[in-house]
Amino acid sequence: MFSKACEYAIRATVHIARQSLQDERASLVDISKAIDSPIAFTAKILQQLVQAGIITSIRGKAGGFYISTSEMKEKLIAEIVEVIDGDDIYTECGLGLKSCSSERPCPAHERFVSIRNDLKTVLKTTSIYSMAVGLKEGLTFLKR
Amino acid sequence: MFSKACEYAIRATVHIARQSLQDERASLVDISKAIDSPIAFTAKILQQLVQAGIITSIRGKAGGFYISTSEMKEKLIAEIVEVIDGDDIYTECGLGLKSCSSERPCPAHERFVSIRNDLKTVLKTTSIYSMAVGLKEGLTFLKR
DNA sequence: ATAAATTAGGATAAACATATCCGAATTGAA
DNA sequence: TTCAATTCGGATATGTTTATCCTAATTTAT
Repeated sequence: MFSKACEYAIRATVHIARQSLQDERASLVDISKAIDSPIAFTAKILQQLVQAGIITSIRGKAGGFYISTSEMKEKLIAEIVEVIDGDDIYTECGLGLKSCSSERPCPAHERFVSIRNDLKTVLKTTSIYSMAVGLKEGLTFLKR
Repeated sequence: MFSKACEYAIRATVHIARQSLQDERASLVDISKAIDSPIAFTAKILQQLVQAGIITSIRGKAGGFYISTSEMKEKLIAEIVEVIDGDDIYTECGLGLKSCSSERPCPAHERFVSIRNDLKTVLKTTSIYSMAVGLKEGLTFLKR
């Protein structure tokens, strides 16, 4: 479904948000441990998220990553996915046709269209905040 | 969503089925033209489908690939997907957790579970035959 | 100032997916 | 029997994703 990079990106962002909810910054090492991801690879992904304005980084000693509560309420999973993987997952034809549409559908079009729309809706209505809350309350998990 | 190989596999199978509906075998060259795919790569994929028993091949002059009408009514998209990509797409956690479940969910679990189930249902209820018919009737397309 | 802890970013490696090439095996027809 | 058309299968090449390594830049605290 998503690339590894995108999976790490979402998990990392949710962890950062969860820490930010209690006014703590998350360092790269923290994040990498919390989500069980390769540290240097995770660093690259965090850079992309920072450049895209989804999270904020602070350099130097006692630095780290954070996201304000208001930001995490505005930002949606879709934005993370689009930065890392693009929007192909809910825009492109399931069978790889370039111009597949209801006017010129692939043989699977009618069946896939509603699934893609549902996925799009989920990604575009689920905020980082909503995921961070469940994590903070111990209802959800980020590794294993 | 699917790998390129899997996209080609589904399109190739539907083309073969469509040809088989009018008792014509499809050669590798035919298929590759009909679905606009790289020929040698397509050959590898067809081999996998033959080994998995989804299509039948006939060697030698006037050889090619086919699938009987009764077979194409039984075989589902899911079987093609499982042979090429495995069933990860509708069984694995969207965020990449190894043991994500309703007992120990990732932060996206509840939202993804219904989408994955819908996808599973579509793949496990759509027969090759149903797709081949639409194609034969000129209602659907396999390239562009 | 200096040292320590941190993010940023370039270079490289390893693994996997995609794609090509070529010869072998098979079959039907001339 | 030979030839042509075809699938089969091994070897190789190319491209992309995933991952690591190392150094630079930044910031805080001593």
